[in-house]
Amino acid sequence: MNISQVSQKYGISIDTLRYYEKEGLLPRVHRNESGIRDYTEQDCGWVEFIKCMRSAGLSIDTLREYITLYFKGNRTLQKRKNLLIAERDKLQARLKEMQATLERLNYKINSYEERIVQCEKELLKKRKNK
Amino acid sequence: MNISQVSQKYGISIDTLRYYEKEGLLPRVHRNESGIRDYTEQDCGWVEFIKCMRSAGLSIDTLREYITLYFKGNRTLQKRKNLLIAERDKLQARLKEMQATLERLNYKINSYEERIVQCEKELLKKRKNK
DNA sequence: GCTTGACTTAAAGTTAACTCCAGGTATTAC
DNA sequence: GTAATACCTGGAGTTAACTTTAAGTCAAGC
Repeated sequence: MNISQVSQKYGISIDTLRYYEKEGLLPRVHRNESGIRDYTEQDCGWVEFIKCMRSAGLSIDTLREYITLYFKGNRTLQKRKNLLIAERDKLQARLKEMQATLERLNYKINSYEERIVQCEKELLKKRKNK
Repeated sequence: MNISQVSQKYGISIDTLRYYEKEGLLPRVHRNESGIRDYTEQDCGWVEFIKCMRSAGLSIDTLREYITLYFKGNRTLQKRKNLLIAERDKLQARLKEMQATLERLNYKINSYEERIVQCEKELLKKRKNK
């Protein structure tokens, strides 16, 4: 799979894919003889993982750290687990906050609904009175 | 209430409070005779609203737009409602994505748990064999 | 009356995360 | 064989959202 196919498939721009690789968020992607990226299944797996974690708000730095640990092998299992737990906890906190804000928005939207209806009623009244 | 009290109360830096005001996210905050900010209840209400919405991911631009509409009065009710609906929908989508990622992280953490236990077992085995 | 500390402003600087650009190479289509 | 297209790299530029700085004002304590 070449870079534009991967870009299409995951909805990540070509530039961003190269940027992630340069920054060490992806292990160096497989190349063909002439140096052109040819993403393996595994490469794609990483892309998907990064995309998912980025969209949940994990930073480039955090992901680089995770992947660095990953490539150091089994002796970093505990560290990786701890990193994931820390990020999970942060994510959970963000989610809770956002959930509350979602409800607040819904409440506000309903209030607007009512106020708009009210305004229209008053408009009609005024017209009648003329 | 002066700026540092408001900063304390809402956990927003003094600089950020001034920045929000300059950017038109807050209506111009009340000042005393010598030009020093003296936040009214209402000012605080806006601060709290902005904090909440920012933490849910609404952009500075979007919030400025909302507040601008707000100060144009009743004739912008429908526009404001539409803006809130659009933001609510975006937020809902983000939430769903993040929820899925949270579950993925939990799953991954569990897998690590198991792998770590497994690794320890193998270590013990090796020690026994020596 | 002067020092200290908290406030003021406008403007410049920083950071994270991209995004674009210039100059070059490889493959395919004619 | 040359034109078009898709890729490559290193490095510069951009954007959103702050954050810092410089230069100044003001009230309180000594």
